[in-house]
Formats: sequence, C-alpha cells, structure tokens
Amino acid sequence: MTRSTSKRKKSEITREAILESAQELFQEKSFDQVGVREIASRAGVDAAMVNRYFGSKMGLFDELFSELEEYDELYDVPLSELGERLARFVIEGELRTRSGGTLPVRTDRTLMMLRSVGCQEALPMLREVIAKRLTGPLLRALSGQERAVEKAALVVSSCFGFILIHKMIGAACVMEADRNTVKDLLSKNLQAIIDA
Amino acid sequence: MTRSTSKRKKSEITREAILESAQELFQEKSFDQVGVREIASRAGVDAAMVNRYFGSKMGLFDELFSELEEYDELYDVPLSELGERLARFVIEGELRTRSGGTLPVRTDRTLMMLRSVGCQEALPMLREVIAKRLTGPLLRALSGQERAVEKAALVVSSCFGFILIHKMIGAACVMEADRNTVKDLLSKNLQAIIDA
DNA sequence: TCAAAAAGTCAACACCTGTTGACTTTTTTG
DNA sequence: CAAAAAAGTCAACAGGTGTTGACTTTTTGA
Repeated sequence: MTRSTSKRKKSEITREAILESAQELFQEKSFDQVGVREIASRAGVDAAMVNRYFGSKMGLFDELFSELEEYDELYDVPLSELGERLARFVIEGELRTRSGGTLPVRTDRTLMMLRSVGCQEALPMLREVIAKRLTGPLLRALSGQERAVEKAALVVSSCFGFILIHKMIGAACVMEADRNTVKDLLSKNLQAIIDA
Repeated sequence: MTRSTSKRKKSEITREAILESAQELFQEKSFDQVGVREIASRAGVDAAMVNRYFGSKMGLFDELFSELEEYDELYDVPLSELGERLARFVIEGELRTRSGGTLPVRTDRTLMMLRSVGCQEALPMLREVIAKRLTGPLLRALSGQERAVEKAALVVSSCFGFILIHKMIGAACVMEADRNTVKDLLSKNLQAIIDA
C-alpha cells in the first residue's frame, strides 16, 4: 500500500501548514506587514514553497478568501432576530447554537479582511469578497423593504466599525466598556436600523 | 530690509510643502504605502529634507496629528443635536455653519487616522490621538449619563465604520445608497444610541 | 530495483526602503 | 564685501522585499 492513502500526501500537509500559518499572521497584521519568509518559517517550510504552491504571496492571500460560504449561515435567521445575531457575532467572535455547537462563521475572518484594507493591491479583492459574502446576502435578507440598500450599508458599517475599533485599534473606551451592556446596545441598535 | 520679514522664510515654505504633500498622500494611502521619496517629489524637494525637518518619516507623520483641537468643535452642540451633527460630519466631510462658513473639522483627518490603522508602528500613536481627540471629548459630552462608556464606544465605532466602508473600501452598497436617506438613517441611529 | 517525477533546499537576483554624511549652493550677518 | 550659517543636493549605505532557477533529496510507480 502506498503512503499516500494511509497518510495524507506530504504535499498537502505543507500546503495546509502554509495556509494555516498565513491565516494566523494575516489576522494579526496587514498584507504588506507579513513577509513570505515569516509565513514559511512559522509553517516550518522554505519560503520558496509559498511561490511553488500558490504562485505568489497574493495568490496565497486570495486562497484564504476563496471559500467563505460560512457567512450565509450568519443571515439565516428571522429578520426580527438579525440584530441580536449580528451583535453576538461581532462581539463574541463566534456563534453558539442552542444545541451547544458553534456555527463555523467567526469574526476572525472578518478581521482578516479589515486588516489589509489599507493595502492597495489587496483592496479590490477584499471589496469583491465583502460584496459577495457580506453586503450581498444582507441585501437579499432585507429585500422588499424600503431603503434596503441604505439599511444594509449602515448595518455592515456598524459591524465593521465595532470590529475595527475593538479588535484592531483596541481603543480604550471600548476595552473598558462592559461587554454585555455593549452587546445589548449594539443588538438593539442594529435591530432598529433593520426595522426602521 | 531682509527677505525673511517680507517673504516667508524659505525653510518654512519647504517645511509646509512637505507637510501638505504628506497630508495629501497619507489621506490616500497608509503609512507604509507612502514613500519618503514620493512625499518629497510631490513637494518639489529632495527626499533628505524630510529627515532634515522632521527627523524621520514617523516624525513627519506624528507632526500631522499634533494639533487636532478642531475636533473639540465637533462636540460643541446640545446633546439632542449631536447625532445629526455627527452624521453630517461623517457623510458630508465638512460642517457648514448657519452663517455660511465651515467649521475647521473635516473627515479627511479622521480618514488619515483610519488609513494607517493597519500599520503596527503607527498604531500606538493613532490610538492615543483617537482617545484624546475623539472618544475623550465624546465621553465628556456624555458624562453623567448611564452607560456613557458603552454609548461612546458605539457612537465612535459607528462613525468609524461608515468612514471605513464609504471612503476606504468604497463598498458597492454604500456607493449606491442615497446620500440623504443614509444621512437621515445614520443621524437617527446615532441619536438613538445617545438617548438610549 | 531503478528510473521518473514530485517535493524541498539554497543562494542569488533585482528592486525598493528609510536614512546618513559629505558636499555645494544660497542666504544671512558682522 | 567676506565670513558664517543655513538650506539644499547627491550618492551611497545597510537592510529588507518577493521571486526565481538550478540543484538535491525524497517519494512514487512500473
């Protein structure tokens, strides 16, 4: 029996090691503050492997955003509960279901988008992902309502703003704020936009 | 009569040319996407002048955020009108007074902070400026209210979020949105947080 | 087992970055 | 006017970047 069936192929292991290492780093720093050598060394491989497997640093970055259909589950809730769900998503970082499990959608991914938003080469792709995975589904959820576009714009910008100021900037007044109070305020605030 | 009294000293001219050029560029791109040579050439001077006048690129960047007391005027309004004022500030980019003039506070400056938020070397300073000029005064304006900290956090994050998604990302659904409708929604939304 | 293919290593390339110090030019001042 | 000080120019440095191609090692398949 060949090794490739019993164990995972070696190439897949390094490929995924690179992906995981890159994901961690791009959640911490922006696209151009993360070096190829840094990604590779954390993955325990040579820097040239990034280009071998993904063509370029940007190719690797693209790959990290290629499958994000997890976001669909984010909006899969009655409109009357969307505000609360989004607030929980934004503040708690992950979503627990009633049955005790967790939904695959996590704020980490959103943070990864936001981190590199100041990077001109990455921005067009990020803009596309945001449209496809975030504003798009939200617009669909709000379809039929008056001022749906404007509401969607505001809901997404409120969520982004909170993640930005909380997880990227770490502004003092957000860090000092009481989590549950903020969640409650944000929840009602988002719902108010939706119901407006 | 010496030239220095009739005309502005030459050194001040280049100094301010550099400041202006830098301000324009840092409003467009993040700290590490703007090069010293780029700043200098737009100002029509040599790159070495940046280090001569400001010590370093970061020294120049600091200088741009050293005097931002304009933001005080932003909050100088009855609490019942603060939502509307902030919405106008965020969306229109500048504030017109009843008498036809414009307040010195402009979103450009806020955008300049946000642009470089992904830059680790610049972040600590930006965090400080945000605390001192934005969340600080807002907290003072809300002082005495219950949940003031949480309200301030939410108001600032909503404003940041909108600037981020509108002026940095340029997300489709925000660009398509009707300006006045958005302003109206945001205005009432911010006010609702304040009045909560 | 042995050759072919895949995977990994290494060093170098070309480019760009902020910064510096020696030099020249301009301006100021006695 | 001439000396001193300020302002500006230039080239180079040291370090870092993503990327590449030649080479070696490992794994695969007949």
